Amino acid sequence: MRIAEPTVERLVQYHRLLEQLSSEGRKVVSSQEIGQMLSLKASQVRKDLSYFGEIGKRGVGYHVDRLFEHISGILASPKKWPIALVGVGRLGEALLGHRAFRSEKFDIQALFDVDPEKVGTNVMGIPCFHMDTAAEEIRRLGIQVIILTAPSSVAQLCVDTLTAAGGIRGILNFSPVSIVTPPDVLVYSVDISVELEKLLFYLKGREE
Amino acid sequence: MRIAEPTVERLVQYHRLLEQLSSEGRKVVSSQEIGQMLSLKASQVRKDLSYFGEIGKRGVGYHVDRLFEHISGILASPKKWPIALVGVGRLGEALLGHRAFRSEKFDIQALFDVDPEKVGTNVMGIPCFHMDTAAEEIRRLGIQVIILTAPSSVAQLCVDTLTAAGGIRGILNFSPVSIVTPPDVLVYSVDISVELEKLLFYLKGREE
DNA sequence: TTATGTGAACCATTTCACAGCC
DNA sequence: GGCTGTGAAATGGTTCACATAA
Repeated sequence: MRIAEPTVERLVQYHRLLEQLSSEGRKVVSSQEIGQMLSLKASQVRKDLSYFGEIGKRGVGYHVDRLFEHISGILASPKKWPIALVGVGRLGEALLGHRAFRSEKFDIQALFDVDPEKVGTNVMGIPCFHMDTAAEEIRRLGIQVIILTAPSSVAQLCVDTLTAAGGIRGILNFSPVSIVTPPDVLVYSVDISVELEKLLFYLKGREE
Repeated sequence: MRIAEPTVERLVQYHRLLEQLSSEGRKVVSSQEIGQMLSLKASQVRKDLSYFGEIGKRGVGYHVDRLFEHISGILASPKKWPIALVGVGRLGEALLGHRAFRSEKFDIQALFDVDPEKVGTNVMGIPCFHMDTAAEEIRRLGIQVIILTAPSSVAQLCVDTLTAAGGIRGILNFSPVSIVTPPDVLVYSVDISVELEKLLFYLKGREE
């Protein structure tokens, strides 16, 4: 069964929350409590969790550690994905150092940039190569996923170069532009300023 | 009329695209072309744009500069929102330096952190204060919006302190945790790692 | 003839309401 | 009695299809 995107997103949230609850020694939690902590309806939580079999106990709730392991299994990766990050600017470096980007599911093996100050050095322990050599490095390392933090002006150019190398399966795009890829490349985007635009738009509406 | 969130998100995209098209000297564009460039259906583009009156010309398309100004008006802010950024780590600094965070719509007037290396200095020209003095600074400067880039572990604590100061209308949360606020505070979140999780989840599904 | 604007149909997601089990 | 699991209903958003205007 195809799992809807909003559901996957919430599964990640449940996973994080359960990790925290578990570390606090919590044993059991109800859909209502989860909902309160994540600002979701209890029925939403139950429906999400029910897609993967009956994991809760009626009249009791969900066993924290058991549910955590269960969701771990759903979100688990069959392998460690080989990733490259393209564009080692402030944002790229911030991501490299971010706790959320340390994971068992992937391994950032290469960085690409055009800045001579960075090419040839290691950043956070990862070697930085010149964009001109990206295609061969991608093939050599078997890179399958790209984190794109290059400036908007060159984002599409980078994507064209990288996908032409072959083997790229997915791109996580941080540039505030929409990029075009071959249909077999999955793209997800994080637009760091569009949420601020939305916030201000709806705040304006509240001011009257 | 209430405008749906996905529509506001796309309006921001149209706005960016039109700015670019205008700078390239483009005069007219059709819903079909806009759709192609942003990976949207033409009908979606037309519906979005029609919410705000008839702005296109039947048989012709949309006049680029006119549509750009039109959307500018829709997204316009009645004032420059006074903002503070909380948590001057790598991510916070990356945002401060990001082009997308320079805008007519707001003004980042204060930074808050607990690091003695940062408190009392200016970062990107903005003064950094200690979190302990946040409440008084927020009241003094009339801060209404918070960009939260503090570590997850203290995110909720920060939110409680900040909202208690009064006057806070909205929070843009970059911590990968869900935060709880009084109902009059609007919260939007940018989760920099959840999109990567989704990407890997669906890539796994494609591998078979 | 071409491309917009829009009601209606469609599809996806959320919420309800209650049966089922602990 | 309490809380999950789940069809059914409601809601929200997208796409279609065509009337309408340049």
